Amino acid sequence: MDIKQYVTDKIKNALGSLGVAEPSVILERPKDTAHGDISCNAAMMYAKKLGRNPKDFAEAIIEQLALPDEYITKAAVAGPGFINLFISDKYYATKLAEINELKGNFGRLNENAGKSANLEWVSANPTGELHTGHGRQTALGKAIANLLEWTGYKVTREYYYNNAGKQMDNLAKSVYARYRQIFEPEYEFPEDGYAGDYVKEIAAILEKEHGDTLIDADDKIFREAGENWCFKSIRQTLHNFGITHDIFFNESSLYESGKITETLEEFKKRGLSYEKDGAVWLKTSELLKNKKDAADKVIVKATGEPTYRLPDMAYHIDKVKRGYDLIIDIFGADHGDTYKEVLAGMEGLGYDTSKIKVIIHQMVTFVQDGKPVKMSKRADNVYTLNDLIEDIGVDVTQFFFVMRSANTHLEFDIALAREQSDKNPVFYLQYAHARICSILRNAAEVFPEYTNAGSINYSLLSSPEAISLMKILTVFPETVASAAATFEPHKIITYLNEVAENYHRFYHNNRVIDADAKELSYARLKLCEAARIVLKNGFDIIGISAPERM
RNA sequence: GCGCCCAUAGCUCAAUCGGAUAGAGCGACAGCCUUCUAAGCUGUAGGUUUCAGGUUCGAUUCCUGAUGGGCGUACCA
Repeated sequence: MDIKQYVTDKIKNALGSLGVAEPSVILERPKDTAHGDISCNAAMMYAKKLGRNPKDFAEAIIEQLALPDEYITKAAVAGPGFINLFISDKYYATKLAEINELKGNFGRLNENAGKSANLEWVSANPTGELHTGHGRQTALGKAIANLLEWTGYKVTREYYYNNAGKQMDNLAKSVYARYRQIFEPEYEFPEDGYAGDYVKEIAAILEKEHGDTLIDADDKIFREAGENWCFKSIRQTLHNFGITHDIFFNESSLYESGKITETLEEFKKRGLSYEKDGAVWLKTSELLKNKKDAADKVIVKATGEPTYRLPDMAYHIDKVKRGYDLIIDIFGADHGDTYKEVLAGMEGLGYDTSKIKVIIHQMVTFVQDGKPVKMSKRADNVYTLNDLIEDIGVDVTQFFFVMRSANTHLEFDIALAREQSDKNPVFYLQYAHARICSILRNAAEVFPEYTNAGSINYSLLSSPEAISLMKILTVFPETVASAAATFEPHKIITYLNEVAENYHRFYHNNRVIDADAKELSYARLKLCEAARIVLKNGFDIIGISAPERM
């Protein structure tokens, strides 16, 4: 039973019989409960076309609805012509039973069942550890992948990396220099080398295993040692974060399979590229939709090496060819312009880019006591993502990065995140869950036969707090749908806050376990269970844990 | 200069496809624990939604312009 569908159909019929051809009906949840459970603006939308007064027209629509019926108790016209509908408690009781039956599946949708999605994110090259700058997209991707799965997508989590090219030579040189410095402290470190302390760790491992026998060794061993160490570190951090990628896509495989040259040849054939100053240029000034100030871009340098754009295009062509129904990339705002060139290039080659969705998140500032802080435990001034997790915990890290809309700049209040108290918004939600678990444990002792209870008298849930909680719980699937439609997991958090708030209020005003009122206790316990289910399912999407005790 | 993102309470942010009296948390102030977790609850104060126009039954939301901020504007990725 889907109440929105039910109401939509009813109003459509009413409009039809009042002379509106093919009406479209938009329903909303009013912010103010005095305005009912569902409101509709159809009267205002169509009154003008029909030359009628919106309020009168609304009355006419209501008359056609033939109320009350099983699910709608009454309707009223309000304001400039809103039709406000009041839903029966019976509907909510049915819904409550449904939540308790579906449990971990309540809120899972099938709107994208049978479809596949590919989400690519993190994608740092193996030249260092993940640092806090990677945190936002790491956390966002984790939540968005979950969100997509909840709407029915089969999700492939992908990581794109490059272990070839100049940056790896640089890493090799850096590791070598640190290794050499163990024996000759005055040996010069390359100016553009990787200054992080982790390079010293890698060098120390090599020294431990090989002593000084590598002084004249080839770059290769240093490169491999560096890459292996970095990748291990990245994977470890992701593992600590609770993230598992299905595919690690290596950029160099695009060279080996000939896809880079293929793409390049195709540009030449279509006259979309030309040579100048020894380099190959792509006519991005023509391909980009916004031609203002757009310049052509180099895709193959004079040295013969492609710039990142060419493999990026080959990579996305590969993803398109793999046949996903949805392809998502997550980038920080510092990469905000480049994807347009990549998409424009692909379109120039005739590929359909409509399935590619690029999520750009704005940058993060770490703030303490109202001032921006450089977070670092070490001399090299790098605060790794792992340091952050160890400092404030995975749940808090995940929550703070996801709790705000991605397209606004994020201030990460590190002092607040460290706070193990009521000030911390994560705990507010988790506390509600723990509180319910505690009650359920107590209930098992007071009412040992509760779990086998037969029918529950839901009509006993008549207090304002209980009804309000029931109503908010039933909206969870809609919230999942709306958060997924815009790829905005923070909407789940906003919603869960409302759930927790309603639960705490219910708890405060309604004693759940009362040995002298078994029937009422059972009904309230069912409500508690439903609230726990919704909180838990929401936590699953955001990617935080649901503690049973705090 | 140009492009993208942003501007809402003292602070950090929400606000359903353009909806009704713009909401939370923190901070401030005042209350509530011999009863299921006080990491909780209740109340008070706090707003010309940066500014100026436009579109319409209705604008925080859409359009134009201004101001202020972030990011980018490489033969780096």
